[in-house]
Amino acid sequence: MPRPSHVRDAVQGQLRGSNRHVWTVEEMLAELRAAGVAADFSSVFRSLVWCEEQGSVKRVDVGDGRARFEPAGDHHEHARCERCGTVAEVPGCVLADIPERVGSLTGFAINAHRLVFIGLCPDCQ
Amino acid sequence: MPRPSHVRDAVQGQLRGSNRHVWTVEEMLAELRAAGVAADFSSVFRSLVWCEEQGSVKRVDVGDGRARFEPAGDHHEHARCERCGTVAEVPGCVLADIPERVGSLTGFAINAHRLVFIGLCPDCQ
DNA sequence: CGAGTAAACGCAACAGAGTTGCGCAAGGTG
DNA sequence: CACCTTGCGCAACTCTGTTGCGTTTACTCG
Repeated sequence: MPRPSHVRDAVQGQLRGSNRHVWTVEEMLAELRAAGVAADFSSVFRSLVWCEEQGSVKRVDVGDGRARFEPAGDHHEHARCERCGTVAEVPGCVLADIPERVGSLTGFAINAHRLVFIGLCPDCQ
Repeated sequence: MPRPSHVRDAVQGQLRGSNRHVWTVEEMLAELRAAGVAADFSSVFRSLVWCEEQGSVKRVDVGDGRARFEPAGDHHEHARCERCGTVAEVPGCVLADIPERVGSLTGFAINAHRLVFIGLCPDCQ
């Protein structure tokens, strides 16, 4: 039985309560500290990995070399601003029947995909 | 005027002549050495970056944390085998009009995308 | 033909992000 | 109350990619 963990609790609180939908470890750490929670990078990282293993969090790679985490939920794609790095959520799966077509083109058995759109966010345009 | 560079020449020869279409630096290095070319990791890396700057090579990120390089050509997507790491090319752009739809959903001005399908290659199925 | 200059190369060091080992602290349990 | 396990912070380590530097080597200009 897990013992109380103020770091993990705070991480889960952020995941649940914030209006942000993706976090790097650094971002999560900064928000926790802004909320008065004392925490270390590695503890936040381990909490996020723990949540990932529980299935409540998914790891997202938008191709900028930093790991991001988001609450698990409906599958969706992401758009990353190439100027400021903001990551927006693209609701719904825009790919529809494409994986089957890709499968028949390549012989691969496709079971996942990673799609990130790159451009300029509204603020950076 | 560039001086003769046996490493760069060999790299370009591989890019042109091999039936492989994406290389990590390690893979390129291994093939060069198998072909009897003496070269160092950093020299191969610099040659690939040089080709990238010339526009003859594009850098590809398939989300496994390793940089790959491919000869520049028609835009296409990639499929990566999650077991053995093989990367296959998906000919053509399967996305068609999706970027505009994404733009209107998110407000982003989309000018690129990164799409990788993940699954099992024919050998690994 | 020789001196000078700039490019190419290999070696090794550095950088950034993620990951892990370890010792201490602290909550739960018998 | 003693013990045991887990959480935490610190620091070290990994893995790629990247870069600095000294040496070699090929051009070029006198």
